[in-house]
Amino acid sequence: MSSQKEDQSKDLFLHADGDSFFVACELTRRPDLKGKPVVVGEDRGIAVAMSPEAKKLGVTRGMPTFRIKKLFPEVVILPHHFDLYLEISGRMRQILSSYAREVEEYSIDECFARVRPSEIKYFGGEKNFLKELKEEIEKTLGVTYSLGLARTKVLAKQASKLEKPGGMVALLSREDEMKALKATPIGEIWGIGRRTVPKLTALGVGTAYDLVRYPEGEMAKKFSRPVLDLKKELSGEEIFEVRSNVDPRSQKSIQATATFRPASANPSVIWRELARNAEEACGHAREVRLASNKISFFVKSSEFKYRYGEAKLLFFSSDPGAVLNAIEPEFPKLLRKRERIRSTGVILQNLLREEKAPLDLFGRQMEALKRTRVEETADKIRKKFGKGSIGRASSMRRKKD
DNA sequence: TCTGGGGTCCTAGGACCC
DNA sequence: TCTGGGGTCCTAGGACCC
Repeated sequence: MSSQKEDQSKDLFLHADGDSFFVACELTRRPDLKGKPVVVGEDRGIAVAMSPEAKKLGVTRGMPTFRIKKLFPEVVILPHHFDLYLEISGRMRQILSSYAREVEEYSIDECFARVRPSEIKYFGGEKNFLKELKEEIEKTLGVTYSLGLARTKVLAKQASKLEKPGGMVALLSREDEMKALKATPIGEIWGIGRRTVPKLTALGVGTAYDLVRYPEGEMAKKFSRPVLDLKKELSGEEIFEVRSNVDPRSQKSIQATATFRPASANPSVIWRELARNAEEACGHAREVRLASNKISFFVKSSEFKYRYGEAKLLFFSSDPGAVLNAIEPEFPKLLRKRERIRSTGVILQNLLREEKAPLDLFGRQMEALKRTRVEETADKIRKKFGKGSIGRASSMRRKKD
């Protein structure tokens, strides 16, 4: 066992992570802003992505934009252009698919892939492989990605982080792996969050290396599957698969949430916001032709306390009217006197493809579909004349209070 | 940090059945 | 019922992610 020879026949895992992705995409349209401190998030009121120059100034993720403006007036703050990000992200995966066997769209700015050793050999080794891939992405798209190549998904994910931005890290020898694990604090491992860090620290586990070295049996007594899986992955054991070709219609939930200002304790204001959430979520569901029969919704107080409610539908629907009817009796239970609410949300769960939605005995399904058609008409009107032009009465009733 | 929005997976425990 | 053991399904909620 001592001279573990690296298995030449096994696929490797690649992780690609867009560098300051949203900002980088914006710069493809605004080359004049290159080298300047730029932040995306104008429309959300917080910094969602920062250019390296903005980070250097001290802008952090989540910082309110009003504060950025006050502290760093030289920062350029831009709104989102999601269509642009989606397009660049899609083209990135297309490029990657000519280098890799399977490609997983993990998020808008990250993907995983499986790479054949023969492919790497073809490029003359992992260094060249990564370099060619990186250059093609950069040349074609005008944005940069950090790349990580390793024996497992989690190792690849850690590898891409090591030299970000613009990183190209292959963690292939055991020595390199160990060095990387020792340099990785436990909290920086993908999948170890705020709650788990203190538990591990209490055991004297401070780095990824400590985690790998900790006796498995002891670990299993104190932690459950997610942590144990991570330990294995970091040790080089393949647990997580690359999930390519995931059907977007197999989505489990659709949610729409929004923060409003000022926060309000007025039930009709809060209800109006929920109605908008319901319309948004249902609109999205109709676009992908999914329907739900289980709705959860929440209010979030100005103290950031969440309160959830739940309602069942007797049939599958994507009609905001049906959703709101179901929610209505539960709604008052979430409210507390004088508690001010800053945001609300509606989550459609238990999604089913519209064409598979069962007809119920009383034909309510048909009723729902008919109403869906009414909503579709409304969707078209909105598309044509803008979002505010039509809505349910409940969300149109602005300015009553 | 006066702090946005959209997701997934895992687990414990209860309901129900044989 | 002063009752054993085992299985499945569902739900609430925790934890984590970008």
